[in-house]
Amino acid sequence: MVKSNIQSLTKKNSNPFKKIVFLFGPTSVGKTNLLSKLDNNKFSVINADSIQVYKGLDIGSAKVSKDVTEKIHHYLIDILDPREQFTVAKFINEADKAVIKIHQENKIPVISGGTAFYFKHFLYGLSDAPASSIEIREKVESMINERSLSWAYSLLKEVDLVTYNRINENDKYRISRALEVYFDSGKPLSSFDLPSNYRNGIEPLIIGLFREKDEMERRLRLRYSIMVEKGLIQEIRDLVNSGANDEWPGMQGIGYKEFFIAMKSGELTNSQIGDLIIKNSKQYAKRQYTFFKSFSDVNWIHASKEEEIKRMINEYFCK
RNA sequence: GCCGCUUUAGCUCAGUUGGUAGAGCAAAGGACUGAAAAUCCUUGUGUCCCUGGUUCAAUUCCUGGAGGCGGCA
Repeated sequence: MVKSNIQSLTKKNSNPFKKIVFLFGPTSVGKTNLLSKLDNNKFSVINADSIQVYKGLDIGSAKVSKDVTEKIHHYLIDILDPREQFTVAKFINEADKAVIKIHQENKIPVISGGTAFYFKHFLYGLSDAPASSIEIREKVESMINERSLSWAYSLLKEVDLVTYNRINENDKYRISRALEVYFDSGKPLSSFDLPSNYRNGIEPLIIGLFREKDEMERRLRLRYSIMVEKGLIQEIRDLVNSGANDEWPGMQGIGYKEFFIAMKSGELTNSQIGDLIIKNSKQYAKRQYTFFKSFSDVNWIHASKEEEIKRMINEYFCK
């Protein structure tokens, strides 16, 4: 009865179960340590990190280690070659499949990561706007390069005033996407409404992990030196030898792109690269928090309160 | 010891022909409609090294001093 009700609410990728744990936290806040302590008979993890999905990006992305994934099953790790583009849409699709599978095993999925964009759209779903199309995007981009960004921005004003007003004139990324949608569908992006309720009747437990800034910096510093010990430089070398360049989607990750910057400019010492990585990570963490703070229903909790977090998750399981 | 250059925001440095100053980066805050570890927006921050002098007015010109860099000895 309950099951059919929920199914009638869903459009696609029906998800007959409501319980999903969302564990959000920036890199180095201490998620992995927590996950390793979850009961494998009750939970499985779905990775919500846009870089850890890539094969071969292990050290720089601070990917969960083999001994943790052996303790508790992780979905959406190592599913894509770093030269391929992962997207939110793929994330939702793959995560939905994993959620169904985990629920069938009578477990609860724990969606864990730092990509707030993925969390948001997993919770609410995407609009009906056309999917991103690399061909059209490239067409739009070459138009912008030929004419100018301000030309594209005023074109947007003509075809989609609502989006024009929402987007800044310098935001090439979003201007491109808005025009891409218009060229693809003939309709303005703003005509596609974003859903405002959770998909599939999800009743989530949303946990936001945080730590103080100076503590985060300390952890990031330590983490970088551990990465170097583990062979980060060799990992980069292997990637470059296999043809990696800064155009590869996986290479935009912090901990990778800095090495390409260093190669281009020359003259950056490893410790300067480390400082850059730490700085970029801090700024990224700030952006992650800002985004996640706009979510409703978040239970914010200091990452050091392990017992409390475990209790929350276990109570949710039993509820 | 002598000569030259230099000292301005947390950092690197502009600048004011005399009317108490501004860029980049950092920092803080924010946004987020299929690339999101991406992309973008907003906001300060000052004994202008110290000391006297000239002047209505000195961060700016002059004297003396201190620190830094370079050259000559």
